Amino acid sequence: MAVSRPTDAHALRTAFLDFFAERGHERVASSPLVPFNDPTLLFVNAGMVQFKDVFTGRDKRDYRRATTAQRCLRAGGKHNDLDNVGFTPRHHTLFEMLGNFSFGDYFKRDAINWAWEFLTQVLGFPADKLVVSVFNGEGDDAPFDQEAYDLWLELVPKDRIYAFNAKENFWQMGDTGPCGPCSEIHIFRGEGPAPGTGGQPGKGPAFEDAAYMELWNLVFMQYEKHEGGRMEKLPAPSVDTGAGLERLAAILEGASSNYGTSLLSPLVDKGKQLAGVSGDQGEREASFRVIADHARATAFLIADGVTPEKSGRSYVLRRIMRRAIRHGTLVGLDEPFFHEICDLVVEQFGDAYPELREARAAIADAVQIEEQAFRRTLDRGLKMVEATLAALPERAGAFPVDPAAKLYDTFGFPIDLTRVIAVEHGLTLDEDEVAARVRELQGAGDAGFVGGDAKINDVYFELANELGATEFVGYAEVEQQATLRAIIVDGARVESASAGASVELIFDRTCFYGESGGQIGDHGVIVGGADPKGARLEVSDSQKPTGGLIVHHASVTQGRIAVGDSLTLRVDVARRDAIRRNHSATHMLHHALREQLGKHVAQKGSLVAPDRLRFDFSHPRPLTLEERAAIERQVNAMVMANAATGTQEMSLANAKQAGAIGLFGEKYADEVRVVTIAADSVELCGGTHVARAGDIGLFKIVSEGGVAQGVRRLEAVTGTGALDWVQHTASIVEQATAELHARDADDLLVRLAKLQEELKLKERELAQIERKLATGGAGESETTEVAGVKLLVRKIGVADPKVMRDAADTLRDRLGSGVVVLAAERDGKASLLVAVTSDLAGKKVHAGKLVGALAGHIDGRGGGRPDLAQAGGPKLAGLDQAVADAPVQLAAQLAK
RNA sequence: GGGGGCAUAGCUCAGUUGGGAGAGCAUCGCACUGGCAGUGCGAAGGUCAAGGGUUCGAGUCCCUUUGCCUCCA
Repeated sequence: MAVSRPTDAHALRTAFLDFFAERGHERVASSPLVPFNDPTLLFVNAGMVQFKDVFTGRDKRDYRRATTAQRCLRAGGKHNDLDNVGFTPRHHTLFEMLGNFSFGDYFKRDAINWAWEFLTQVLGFPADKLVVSVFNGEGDDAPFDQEAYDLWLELVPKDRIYAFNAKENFWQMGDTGPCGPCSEIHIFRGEGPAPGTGGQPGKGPAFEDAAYMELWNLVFMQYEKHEGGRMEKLPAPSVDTGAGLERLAAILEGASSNYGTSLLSPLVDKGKQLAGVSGDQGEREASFRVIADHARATAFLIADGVTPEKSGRSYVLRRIMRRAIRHGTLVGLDEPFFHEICDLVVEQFGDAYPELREARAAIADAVQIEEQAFRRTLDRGLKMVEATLAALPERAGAFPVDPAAKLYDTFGFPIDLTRVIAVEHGLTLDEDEVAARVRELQGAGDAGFVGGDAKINDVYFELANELGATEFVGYAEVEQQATLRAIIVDGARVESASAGASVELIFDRTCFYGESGGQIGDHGVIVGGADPKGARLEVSDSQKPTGGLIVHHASVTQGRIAVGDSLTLRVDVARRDAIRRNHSATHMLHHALREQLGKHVAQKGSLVAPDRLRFDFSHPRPLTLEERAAIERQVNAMVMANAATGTQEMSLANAKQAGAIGLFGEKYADEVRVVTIAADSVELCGGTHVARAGDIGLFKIVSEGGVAQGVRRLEAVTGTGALDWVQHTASIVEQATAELHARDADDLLVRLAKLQEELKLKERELAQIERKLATGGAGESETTEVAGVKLLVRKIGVADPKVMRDAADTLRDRLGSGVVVLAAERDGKASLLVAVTSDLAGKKVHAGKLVGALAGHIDGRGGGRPDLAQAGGPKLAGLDQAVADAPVQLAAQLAK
C-alpha cells in the first residue's frame, strides 16, 4: 500500500489525491467558487461542476481521469441551509468535496473497488461498519443496477447492500443530458457492526436514520436523457464521485461533529480564545461554530474575487460575514474579531489552497471594513430600537411588528437582536411574524438569479472541437492571408455566402483580435477569394466565444465566399492603434492606482475601446481631485519615460513568481502571456499593446464615479482622444475667462468666488433696504381700531415673502398688541400677509382665517398659523379691495 | 437587477395635512472663580446634496442626477 494512513484532515486530503494520482488520475486544482461559464449556478456546489461540459462532451481535456479536492459553497439561492449552519454537526456553507472522475474511461468496477480500498485500507475504516446502496430500478426508466450490485457483492456481505429508488439513487444533471444510477457508501455509527438488511435488498433502515452517515456518492453516468424522457445508453459511460472531506475527517479523527475535526476546531478555538473562554460553551457553542464555518466561506470567497456588496454573489458573502459578526456579538466579541479568524483560515488552508495566501491582505482589508460597517449599522439600529421603545405606550405587551420589520428591511438591523432587546424590556416579539411582514414589504419579487454570462451556442463548441483554437497572429501582423474554415449564418453552418449576407467566419489563423480581457474586437476588411471578381467583406466585430475560437462578424458587400477560400484579412489599423494606446494606458493606470491609493486596489472590470478606456476597481470612497491629479501625473511620467513594452510567454507559476498581476478568480491556462511596461507594470494579459509607452502621447482621466459599494470607475482618454478633450475643455475655460474679464484661468476662480460673495452681500443689503422701505414711517395715522383691536393695513413695494415677514414682524412689535395686514405686488401677482401679536393670536384673531377671507379678492388661496399667514393670487386689481376689506373681515372675526 | 431609506450648522441629529430653519456637542466672547473644572449669558456658523417641476408659498410634495445605508434575487 503506497499511501499511508493519514493522521489529520489535511493529510487525508493529500492522501486521497495521492491515492488516485497513483491510479492514473490527473491531479486537477480546485476551481474557484465562482462558476466559470455557468450562468445558472450561483456558486460551485459540487465536485463535478468544473467538468460539466466534459461530461456532456461539449468540452475536451487531454486527460480521461481526474481527481480533485474541490471547494464548494452552499449558501445562496432557493434552498440553502444557512440558518442551520452551526446548529447541527454537519451543515456547512463552505465544504470540500473529494472526487475522482472518469471521462469515458474506467467504469463501475474500478470506481467501486477504489472507493472501498481507500476507505478500508487507507483510512482503515472497519469494513463491517460500512453499508452501501444501489439503484433498485424504481422511479425512472432505467433498470435495477445489477452490475453495481454484483460488484459490491464481491466486497460486502449481501445484507449490507441496500437498494433504493430513483429519489435516492439516481442522478441527473438536468432535465436532459447525462444521467445514471449511483451507489452510496454510508457508515454505521452505533455500537458494533452495522445491522443487516435481513437478507433482502431494498428492505431495512432508511439512511436518514441518524445512526448512518453518508460518506461517498458514486455516480455512474451511463445514459443520456433526451427531450420527453427518452433514455439512451452512452457509448462511453463516465464516473463522477464525491466524498465530503469534513465527514471523512470526522470519522477518521473520531469526532462526533465536523466542528471537532482538525479542519474546524482550530477556528472554533480561536474564537473562544478571543472571547476569553475555553471548553464547551453549551448553548453558545453554536455561535463559535457559525463563526468558524463562516470564516472559511469568507476567506475562500474573497480569495476567489468576491467582495461583500449588495448584489448577487457579493450579497451572499456579505450575509455570511454579517451572520458571523452577529454571532460574535452574541458571545461577547464586541471589538472587531472576524478578520483574525479569517486570517487563521489562510494559515490553516494556505498549503492546500495557495490562492488564499495570495489574497491574504485583500481578505483582511475586506473583512475589517465590513466589520466596521456592520457595527455602525448595529449602533444606528440600536438607537432606533430605543426610540421605538420610548414611544411605546406604558402597558404594551409586544414590540410592534412594523417597526421591527422596517428596522430589518430598511436599516439592516437583525430581527433576532430586536427580539432580544424587546425581551430585556419585558416585551415579546414574534420573529416569524416580522419575517412575514418583511416578505410582504418585499412584494415577493422572485425573478430568479440572472447570471452575467450568456449561454454559449453549441455550434461554437462543435467548431472548437473540430477546428481547434484559431491561431492569432495579430500581435505582429495587421494583414494576413488565411484559409476560411467555417461560415455561420443565423447560428447554422453553411458552405458559402454571397453579397448581402451577414456571416460569422472562422479561419485557420487571423490577425483580428477577438474580444477578451476587456479589449473589444477588431474591425477591418476581408478581400480576395475564389470568386474571379474578388469578394469583399466588412468586419464589424470579432469575438472569442469559447476554446480559443476567434469568430469574425462580417457582412459580405461584394462577391461570394466559400469554405476553403484563401482570403486576405486586413485590420483597421488606425482603430487598432487607438485600442493599443488605451490598453497599455489601462495597465499603467492600474499600476498608478495601486501606487497612489494602496494595494487594496484590484481590477473589477475593464473596457478597452478605441475612443476611451474604462477601469473599475475596488476602492472604498470617491477619489479626490488631488488623487486624480497624482494618478494622471504618474501615468504620464511613465509615458514620457517612453520605455519599451515587452511580452513574454511563460508558465503561470513563473508569472506569479515575477509578480504579475492577474484577476482574482480568473481561470488562466498553464502557459500565460505577460505584458511588462517600464518594468513597473507586470500583468497577465492577452491583449495588444503599444511598442513604447510614449506612443500613448497623453493620458487624461475624464470621469470618476461609483458602480457599486466599494467599486469606483474611472474613464480616461489617450492620444488624439486626449488632445481633443484637452482642447475642448481649454476653450470652454478661455471663453469663461473672457466672459468674466478675468486675467487668466486662475483668476477665473477668484472672480467667481468674489462674484458669489458680492451677490450674497447684495442680497442681504437689498433685503434690509426693502424692509426699511416697508416698515419706514409707520405713523399712528395708519393704525385704526376695530372693536378695540389695533389694526395696521399697508401696501408695500416688496413682495418677497421673507421681506414681508420681517416687515410685518417689525410693525407688529411696534403695535405692541394688534393685527398687521400687508399687501404687495410681485411678478404680476398679488401677495397678502397677516401677522397677529401673540396675545391675540388664536384667541381673538386667527391670521390664517383672516388671510383666507381676504384672498378671495385676488382670486387666490392662502393660509398659515394663527399668528402668521400668507396668501397670494393672480388678480392684481383686487389688492385694493383686499386692503379695504381688512377692517371688515377683522370685525367679523371679532364679532364671533 | 428590483424594493425600502438617508443627505439640514464643524460633529450627532430634530423639523407630523406645505406657512418665520432648530437642538445638543464643538468653536468664539463676556461674567462668576486665585487658577482649572464647572456654571450662566451671548455670538458666530446654513446655496436644507445638485438640477428641474407643482404651489400664492417647498427643508417638507413630484421627477432627474450624484453620494451613502439597507433588504431581496
